[in-house]
Amino acid sequence: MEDFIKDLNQAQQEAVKNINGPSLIIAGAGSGKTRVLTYRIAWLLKQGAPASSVLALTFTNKAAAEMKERIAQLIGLQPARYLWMGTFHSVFSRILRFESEYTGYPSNYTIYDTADSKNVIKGIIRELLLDEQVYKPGEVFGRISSAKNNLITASAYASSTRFSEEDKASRRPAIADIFRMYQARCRQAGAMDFDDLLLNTNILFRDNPRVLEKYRDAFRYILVDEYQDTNYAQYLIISKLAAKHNNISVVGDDAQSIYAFRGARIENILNFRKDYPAHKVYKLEQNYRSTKTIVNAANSLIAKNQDQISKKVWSANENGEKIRVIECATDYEEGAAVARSITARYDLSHCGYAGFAVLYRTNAQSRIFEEAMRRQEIPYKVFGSLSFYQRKEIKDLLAYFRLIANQLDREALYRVINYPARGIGKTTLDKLTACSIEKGLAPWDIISNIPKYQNDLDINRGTASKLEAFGRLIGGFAERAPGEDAWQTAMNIASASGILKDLFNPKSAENITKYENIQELLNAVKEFTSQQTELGEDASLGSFLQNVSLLTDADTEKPDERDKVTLMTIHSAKGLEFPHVFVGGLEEELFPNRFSAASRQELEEERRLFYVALTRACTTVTLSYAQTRFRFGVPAMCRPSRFLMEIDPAFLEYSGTSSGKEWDDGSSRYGFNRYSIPKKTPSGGNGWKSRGTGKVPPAEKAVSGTGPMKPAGFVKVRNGGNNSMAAGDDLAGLKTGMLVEHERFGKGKVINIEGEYPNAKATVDFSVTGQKQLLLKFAKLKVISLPG
DNA sequence: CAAAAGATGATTTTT
DNA sequence: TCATCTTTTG
Repeated sequence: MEDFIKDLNQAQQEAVKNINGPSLIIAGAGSGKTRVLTYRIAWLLKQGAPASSVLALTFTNKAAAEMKERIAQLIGLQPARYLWMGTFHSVFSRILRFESEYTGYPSNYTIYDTADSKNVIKGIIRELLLDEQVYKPGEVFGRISSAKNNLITASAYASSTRFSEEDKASRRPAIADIFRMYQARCRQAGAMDFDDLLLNTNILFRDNPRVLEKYRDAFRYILVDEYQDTNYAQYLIISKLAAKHNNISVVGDDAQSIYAFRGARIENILNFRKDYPAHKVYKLEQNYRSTKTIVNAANSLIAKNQDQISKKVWSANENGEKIRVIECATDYEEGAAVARSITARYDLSHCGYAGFAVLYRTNAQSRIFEEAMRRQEIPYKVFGSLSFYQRKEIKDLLAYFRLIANQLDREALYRVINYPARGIGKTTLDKLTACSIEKGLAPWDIISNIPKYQNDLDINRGTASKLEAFGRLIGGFAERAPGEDAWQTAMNIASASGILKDLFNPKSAENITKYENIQELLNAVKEFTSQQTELGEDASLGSFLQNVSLLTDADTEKPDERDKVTLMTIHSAKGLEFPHVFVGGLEEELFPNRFSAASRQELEEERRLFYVALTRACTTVTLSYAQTRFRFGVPAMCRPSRFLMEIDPAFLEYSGTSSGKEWDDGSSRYGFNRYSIPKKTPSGGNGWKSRGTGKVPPAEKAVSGTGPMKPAGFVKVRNGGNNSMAAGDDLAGLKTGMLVEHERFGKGKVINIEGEYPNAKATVDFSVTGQKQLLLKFAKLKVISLPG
């Protein structure tokens, strides 16, 4: 126990043990970075530093949680609990709540997510009667966001020549006004967006020297993970806090900086040595993760970048296989080839499917891989699809929670005021909005005092009483909430609002999933409540919200019971490792992406991204590219990525495409068709519409490719589902007694069939919704099992 | 006021 | 292609 430090190599030990003064820890890929961070914190505590004097900042909640757990293992749970450890946003949101008397925001302020922010901006754009084509909410938000990340407030923005020039050039001179109004609206709603959390922390420290002094004293030791990904706002917070004790240690790898596009400044890490002249540098260069081949190949690639800190990452592992490069005729075949390679390797290696990852540059590429996996019956999971917290039903219930915690939260109010439907329609809401703008009041102020404003609103008695009823519902919960725990309030609102009732009525299969999701959220509330109660900490709904609004899907992800191949973007693969890594779509325009090849800096970021992809692998890397790829439904020619030529060819092994025919003749015919109809069908054409997905049912195979047909029957199973279930989608052979699944109605049993395929009509008894008659031609049915 | 049809526009993403 | 948002329609 005492010599846990012996687990570390020489360089790691030095980085851990030097606790005084600034230190820059350059941690090459796979060099045990997290390990050094956790040991360093453990070491600090062993040396007698109180846990509460340590501030450790990470980029994701997941990283923070993992680190906390590992520290607890080293030195025990109790001290670990009192560490100031978390993401920038979570740590400083806490401080902002605590110091609310200095911020001008209430301590129960809401955190607006990106969707909320865009919605507010959209409202302002409409209100100002601006053209939404010119002022796209997303773009406007992007500009405001990057201004705030550079600590430029709305008024600074308005008076800056640079920004007004830029906005004039893009014919959007009103952005400064939108910015100002946006900030005012957020403030009125008692809400901060993610960027505000950092901006307001800076303002708090700038305007209140005594507050800054307090935290400077408190945080005697500061550690920052992923320092290469800090933005200016984060950089400045850290410098201010570290200015007194100067015990700041930052960990990162400039070669893995891949977030410049959202404001990260790689120069933060490059300039650390200038910022802290008394610094020490520690380089962790031994890679424990990958084979020599992979490490050296990655080195040869990254050598093409100008901006970097020199280091020599090396591996003592075995040489390993060369990196395979697969050329394919089409994107479709690329998917198939990757899936085949996975199967081939699966039988040889003993790491299971979970040992494989397929990485790509853009989410759009996932579909083609998903399809190939499904077709070849390889279990898989896709990351980065709709996250739990972005699901409609979850956002709805959370909006109720938010509204109870903070009635001024306008976005939450508008979200749920008519969900479940209570007869408060668009007209009423428009009137409410207009009135609130005219009077300068928050919508809630009006709702909570309807008799006073009924005339101004110009609404009838019925509508007025509906609004009043809603106001009483929320108001009542808000009053009671402080005396209850989160679980009580959450359960009561879920049922009193009518959400549970609305979803429990099983109108469709979708509702069942939604109901289950709501249950899952409620379970999370319950778990939170009992945990907090046990620890003797705040178990209110407000407290739950503060925790949950900074969470993302990555943090919620439950360990998947089944052994599956991982499909994800390279960005989301950062920090992970897999024995076998496949990187798809190595084509010019796609990777490097055509939007990112304009400047040298951008191109270098793309190259770092590729570096990250390569260094995720422990044992093998397989790269692939297609000569033709469907883009927005149109086939486009592709050239191999320049990055392929940038890797020292000594580490590569090319293998051409296979014909793609031996694995599924039906599909290759389909593939042929897909790529041979680029000519526009003249009007009144045959109406053949490729769904671009799924197998062609055998019934169609017999027919000539030009006939008037619709590929019927294929249900998209996102998220892997149960892949082994893809028994067949052969509706031509559908018989009485078979079990089928419908996208909306769920599972059911065929009880009768009339007519001949493809015009057959089936009567299906769905377990949830009862009997339905369906035309096989149109119903998207999937056959689950044969009779028996 | 809800469902259906049309229009649009589309890197990467954490908080 | 496909998801999302807006407009149209019952």
